[in-house]
Amino acid sequence: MEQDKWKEELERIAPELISELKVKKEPDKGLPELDINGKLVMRFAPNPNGPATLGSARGIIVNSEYTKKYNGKFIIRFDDTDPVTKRPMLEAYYWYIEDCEWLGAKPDEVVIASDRMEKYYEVARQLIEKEAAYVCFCGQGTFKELKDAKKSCPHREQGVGKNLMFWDKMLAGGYNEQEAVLRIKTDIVHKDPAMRDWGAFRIIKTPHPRKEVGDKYCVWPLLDFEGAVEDHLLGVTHIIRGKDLMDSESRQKYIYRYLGWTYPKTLHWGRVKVHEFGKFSTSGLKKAIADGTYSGWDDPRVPTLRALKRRGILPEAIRKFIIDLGLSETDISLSLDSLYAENRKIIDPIANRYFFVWKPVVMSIEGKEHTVARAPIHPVGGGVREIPVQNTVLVCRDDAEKLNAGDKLRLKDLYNIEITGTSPLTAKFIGTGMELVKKDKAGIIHWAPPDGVKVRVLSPGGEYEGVGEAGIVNEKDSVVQFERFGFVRIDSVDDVVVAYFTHR
RNA sequence: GCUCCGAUAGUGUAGCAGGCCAAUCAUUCUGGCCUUUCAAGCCAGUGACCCGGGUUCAAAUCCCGGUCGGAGCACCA
Repeated sequence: MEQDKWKEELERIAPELISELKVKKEPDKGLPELDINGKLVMRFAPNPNGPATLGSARGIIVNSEYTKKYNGKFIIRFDDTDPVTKRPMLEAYYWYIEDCEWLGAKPDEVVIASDRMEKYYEVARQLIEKEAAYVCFCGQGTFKELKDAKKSCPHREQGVGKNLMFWDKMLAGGYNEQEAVLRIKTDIVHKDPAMRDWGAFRIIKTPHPRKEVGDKYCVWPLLDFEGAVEDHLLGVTHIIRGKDLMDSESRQKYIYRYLGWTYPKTLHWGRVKVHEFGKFSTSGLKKAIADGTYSGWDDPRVPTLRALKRRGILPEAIRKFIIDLGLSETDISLSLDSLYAENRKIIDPIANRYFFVWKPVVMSIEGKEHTVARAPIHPVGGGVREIPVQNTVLVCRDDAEKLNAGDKLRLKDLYNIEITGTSPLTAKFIGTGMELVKKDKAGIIHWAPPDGVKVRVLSPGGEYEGVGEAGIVNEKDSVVQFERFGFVRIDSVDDVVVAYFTHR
């Protein structure tokens, strides 16, 4: 074949290159290298209108991971410049920081946009003076029509003097909402309609939820403006964010050009969908919590970091999971299986084992009075847990339904029995040896003493109620495994033990 | 409508300045071993370069067209 001829040819003319062909290319692991000169400064910029979700985790982890790797600076900046549509939630400022720390991404600096309004006003004034911004009085619809027709609005060329006057009047509260807006002058005939003279400030008379701010301002910057100015003021060198903000970059660059600033290097990732959570938005969750669909921001069915934490998902597992996603611009639709697998790897070696019987059915046993079961706390760890047993035990209904009179099986870590009746469920003791299991391949089921503790397990798929062995009450806040059920985090141990399901 | 991205197994990902690729790793699934849990561990297996052209001795990799998916054109972030 032709394909092989080049090799012979190369052999003849440059045999020293042949060895080079055999060199394997090194596969790139983890995050790609960044192109850096000077100190790396990165930021994660959420709107605190709700707690951090799994989506936020990507922004937190990737940005902080890079700043750790290159010894840079990691800033968290709250883009809280919309007191109405995406109204900030006061607790969320604190929650975000707490979640960052939990994830091992303690910010080096925390910035709140609503504290820095004067700086934005100052830049706006500079732009007006450079004839790069103007106060526009067109209604929303009117402007859109003009823009779509590539026509400039009458206010575009009204002159610096008038613009300054109008701007001052805006700041002083001299206009109503919707009446005036400050626009950045770009290129009204730009082929991409998204670039044409975009809005930078609008009037909002609703007070900001932060007490420090309140009704101090009635002119608020839009994200493209606030973000552009902040990234420059904070000295951000690299921005990594969702690709939905790609167009923002082109818009923001007009400001950078007008003011002679250097735009940070950017990298983007695609849209993320998580099978297990379906479509969700912070505002949607907020509503579902308010109407009682979910019990709160840490309901096990909700995709917040607080919920994952409560379920016993460890931050290291989340970090690994996120970093393995890489930085592709492809839209992804992922399942949490990998996250659970990572978490299981960490938890399985250390989680204590317990019996929990869901949908319990009573089984009475003849031929053996009082005994104490000695079960290993962990299959490879040291200790044992002792469970006193009289002549009845509880077993799962799912197991009970498969049993017939005459069946022989083993109660795990206890003894062997033979079923003597199914309604009610009765059995007789037939020995303690392991031969029944090893030779006769009898099944093994787990069980619980009737005087054990009541247990409720809250899982994303619903609730389980049943009885567990008494030792569970000593495991508050730890992640344990309920044998043949899955891992759970023991959340509270009052009259009933409440456990949050982690994963299988 | 206009504009901008992207496309490798079920899922995520590596490779993408052309030959090391009958394509990496992880997870899922299947089978086996091990095990007093249907967990974990160990071994094995199934499974992918969106389609069509072009350039080239050689294309997952470069070019063009199409399809599909996503995003922007907000007085949201």
